[in-house]
Amino acid sequence: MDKYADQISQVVNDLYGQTIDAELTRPEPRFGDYATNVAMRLAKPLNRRPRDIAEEIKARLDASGVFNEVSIAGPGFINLRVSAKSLGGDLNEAFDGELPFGNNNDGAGKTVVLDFPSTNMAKPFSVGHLRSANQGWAASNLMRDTGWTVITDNHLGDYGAPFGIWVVGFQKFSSEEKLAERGIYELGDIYIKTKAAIKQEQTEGKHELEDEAQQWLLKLEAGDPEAVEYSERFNKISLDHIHKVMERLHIKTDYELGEKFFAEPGKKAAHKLVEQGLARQNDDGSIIVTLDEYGIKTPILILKSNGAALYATTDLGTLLYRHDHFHADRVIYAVAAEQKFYFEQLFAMARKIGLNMELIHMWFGLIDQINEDGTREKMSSRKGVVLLEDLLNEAEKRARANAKSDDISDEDVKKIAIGAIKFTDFAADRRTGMLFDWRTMFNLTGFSGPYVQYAAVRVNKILHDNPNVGEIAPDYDYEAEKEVILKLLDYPNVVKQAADNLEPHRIATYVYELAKEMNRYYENTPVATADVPAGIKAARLHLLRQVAYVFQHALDILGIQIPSRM
RNA sequence: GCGCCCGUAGCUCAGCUGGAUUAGAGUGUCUGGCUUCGAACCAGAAGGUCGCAGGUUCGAGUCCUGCCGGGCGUACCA
Repeated sequence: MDKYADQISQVVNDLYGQTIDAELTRPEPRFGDYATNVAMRLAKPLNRRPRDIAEEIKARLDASGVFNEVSIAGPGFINLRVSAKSLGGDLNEAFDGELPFGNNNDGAGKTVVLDFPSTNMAKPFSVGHLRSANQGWAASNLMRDTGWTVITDNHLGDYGAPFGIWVVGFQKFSSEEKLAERGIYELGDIYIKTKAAIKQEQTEGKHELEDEAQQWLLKLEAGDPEAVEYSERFNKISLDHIHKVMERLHIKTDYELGEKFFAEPGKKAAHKLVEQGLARQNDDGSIIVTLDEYGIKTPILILKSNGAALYATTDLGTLLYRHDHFHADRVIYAVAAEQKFYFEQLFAMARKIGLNMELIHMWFGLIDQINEDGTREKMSSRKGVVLLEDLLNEAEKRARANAKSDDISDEDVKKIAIGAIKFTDFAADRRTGMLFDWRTMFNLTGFSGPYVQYAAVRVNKILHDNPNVGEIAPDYDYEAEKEVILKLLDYPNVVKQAADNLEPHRIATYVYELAKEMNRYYENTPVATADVPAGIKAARLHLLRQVAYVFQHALDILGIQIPSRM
């Protein structure tokens, strides 16, 4: 609690004239409710023994009468105990603040653009895009709750080679019937099959298919009606699929400005940088930006030798657009770790050309899969990726099978399935590689989404059955509720930490711990049974409302919905 | 070769930015608990020389150095 930390800082200032930012930690319950290490931190500057300093601080804190108990332990920790009742008062105060409980205003007046899930339109949604979707979505919610103006943009991979490959492959390997029947899955297969065929061709020294695909690209750029018709049809199929899957994930973005949108502006910008002397055109026509002054030896290539755009070209155009049109103060890219070096280059280039934005690559570890022999391996399209819709279907099947009764609605089953999958994504630090295992992917028990949902559902049920809180007994001591109250008081700081570090897993860890505390409480303390006196029942219901609020708030950040029953 | 990331219980992972003689969860194994608000729950047992070796200091899983092992990246793919 800031209140207590500030008080300690003030005491230190009074006693020693030292400005110190006292931080409170939560020690093991046997030591106290809160603890501070300021005495140890002051030992060196004051050249005194930490325990002596702690004694002096303790004397002041005792005199203040705020704490039930102040004790000194170990090398000089100061442990504090506060009465459950006054902690409950602190919690009410925090809930009565101007901002919703848990929110802060760190980003007030600033705009952030979030780039996710940056779907590749050539193939159906696979689990490969799941992390970007989840992490990006959670990050956008964290930014929103910390006062930022948030713009989300799905940077579609809709430019270049895939189109030509689609058309060639469609004519060679597919048919209208198949396309009508299988949609994006047919297009994805066509794409993979045709790329393999092109590769095969190359080993034989031929390039007929490749040339043909290239021809279609040129036709499209020239506005050839047949090419345009293909393009519009294929893109619609792909986009409809993307929308459908994202809707199932309960995730959406404000914009879908794809690579195609930024290709021409990007090319123009590349040439302009050459004129400005910021970029260099090689003899073969390609354009690079050197980054030696930023400690990066490999220059970034922003235009191909044949004058065509590549990744960096469209990203350059995108950066300029987000700067000029969105007036972004910050841009966050939720993209896998593989591209770390590329983003270092891109961000260095942005600085070099004078773009004054905070650029963050919110990277995450790769998804591994487990082989039959127990070894781990990176998931690759070569080995066969898991399609997201298959994953969702399987998760729903398992959630349904686990449901207590048959009258749980489909809506609720979906929320449970999605909750399980998403929570798994947030179970570990995003940088940790994720193991995709059909056996553990949709955990329904323990450290899992459904565990938290279950605790929330139980709380909501009690609140639903007891809509009126009533008059709270003024002398109620809240001892039974103390651990839950302490946990709730931690929440705003957890949100801040998660937002500052873009670490949504802190929210998942926290909400799990809250659920655990709540389940424990639920087990031991009746809230609204017949034998609970009205005044105490009111006190407990009031607290449960606060618990329910935090469950809702935290799960909302993670993009997890609470079912009505489960 | 160089750069970045990682190595914690059988397995999957946390570890509050250096803190407290028992390093935490889940899962798996074993034991107990549904006549009171929902057992997708709760209580308990067992399981670790935190990759190895040094160093920094009151104090290291956390910071530094060197090894060993793994992953990713290293300009015309995205």
